[in-house]
Amino acid sequence: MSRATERPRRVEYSESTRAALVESAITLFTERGYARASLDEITGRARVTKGALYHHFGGKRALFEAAFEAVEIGVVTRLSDVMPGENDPWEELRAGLDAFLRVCLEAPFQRIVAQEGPVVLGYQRWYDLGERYTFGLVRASVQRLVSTGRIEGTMSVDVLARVIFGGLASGAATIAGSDDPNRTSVEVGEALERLLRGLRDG
Amino acid sequence: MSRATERPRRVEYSESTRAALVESAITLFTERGYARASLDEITGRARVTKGALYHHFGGKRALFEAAFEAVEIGVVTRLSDVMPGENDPWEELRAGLDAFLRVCLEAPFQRIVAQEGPVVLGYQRWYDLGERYTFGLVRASVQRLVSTGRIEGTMSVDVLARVIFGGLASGAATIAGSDDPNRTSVEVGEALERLLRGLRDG
DNA sequence: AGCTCGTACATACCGGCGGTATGGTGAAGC
DNA sequence: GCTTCACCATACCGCCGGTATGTACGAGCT
Repeated sequence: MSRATERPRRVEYSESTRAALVESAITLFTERGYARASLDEITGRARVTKGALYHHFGGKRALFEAAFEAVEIGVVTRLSDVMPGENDPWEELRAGLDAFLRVCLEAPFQRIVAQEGPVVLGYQRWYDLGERYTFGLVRASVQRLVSTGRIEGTMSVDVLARVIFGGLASGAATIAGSDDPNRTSVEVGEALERLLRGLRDG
Repeated sequence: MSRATERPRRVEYSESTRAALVESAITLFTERGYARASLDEITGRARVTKGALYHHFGGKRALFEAAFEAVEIGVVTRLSDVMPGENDPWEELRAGLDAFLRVCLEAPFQRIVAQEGPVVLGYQRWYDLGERYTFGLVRASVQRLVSTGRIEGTMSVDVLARVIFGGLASGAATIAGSDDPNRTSVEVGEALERLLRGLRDG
């Protein structure tokens, strides 16, 4: 099925093999989902065998987690650029929102992070990992709003951030499932802005 | 593995068998998730074999869909009771919110409908099914707010409902994953109310 | 130079599970 | 009493995740 006869990958060094596996995993998990993407297919695309996979990773779940983190890191890097954390919190939230909606148009984030993440990794693991990446940004942003007194009353920052993040994710899914993603993206942005406005004082 | 020696279920009529399969599926899908719940286990619990399953359903996916619908119907029935659609839209939305948060404390809805639904059935199928059940209620509720002029400006009702539903679902997941569900349930309710308040006029 | 040893894979194989093909059984209808 | 069909059991297949084992190869020591 998946021989590596012609020019084996091993000659190109170990890190490259690991990276190729992660990249192949991202592609196939995105295309067919976790369950329908077989390891033979993933390793075959990376021009290795299961031996290489189980040398670098603990199993299919661990490979998914590596793919998950790779996608998240890419997203967080881009989002951090437009949210330096020095300007007006509301302005940055809005800038981050725009950038996030663009990210939501990309299939890997939609499928691996938002949709299958909590199911494959388990909710708790997904929660813990997300804390360090995209959700962490949302949470930090909300935290700054609260700590600078822009949101009246006392409220659990974590829970509020969770609910907002859910709205974002659902908006992401709506965009991804739409037959006119660009138009829907604008509509989602409007809806989210209206909802967030309710948090302001007075 | 899963014999049905002692008092075969068949004598109790076909509909009972089908119902037993659905109930068993709900239980095991909730406990272990879709992937880790085997058909032998599900049929064994219902005191039948795979022959019965594949007579009543097209396969594992179809069985999951039946379980999905069974859970949704139960939830919608209860939610409809507190939302007769005759009182003030904002009042009903709030009443529906309370009822929904209680539903979110129940594992079957959390796991089968909110979490694994979109993954197992595919997002499009999940979207179409949800239209007829829980999400349909949210959508109708938002629709009434807009058509009675309680929300200013023009906005896509469907998208807005989607985003709100995402917030609800995320709140559901947060509650389910919390170590103190009752307390978290209150916090989620507060956060959602604050967000929804932003939709009001003036 | 030769030997050892750990890394970095490939190969072969197993068990479980979803799905299918086939057989059996009892009630209903002609 | 014969057929027919719904209803289900049994047996079996193929795929896939996981494991066990073998092997090429460079580093380091002697």
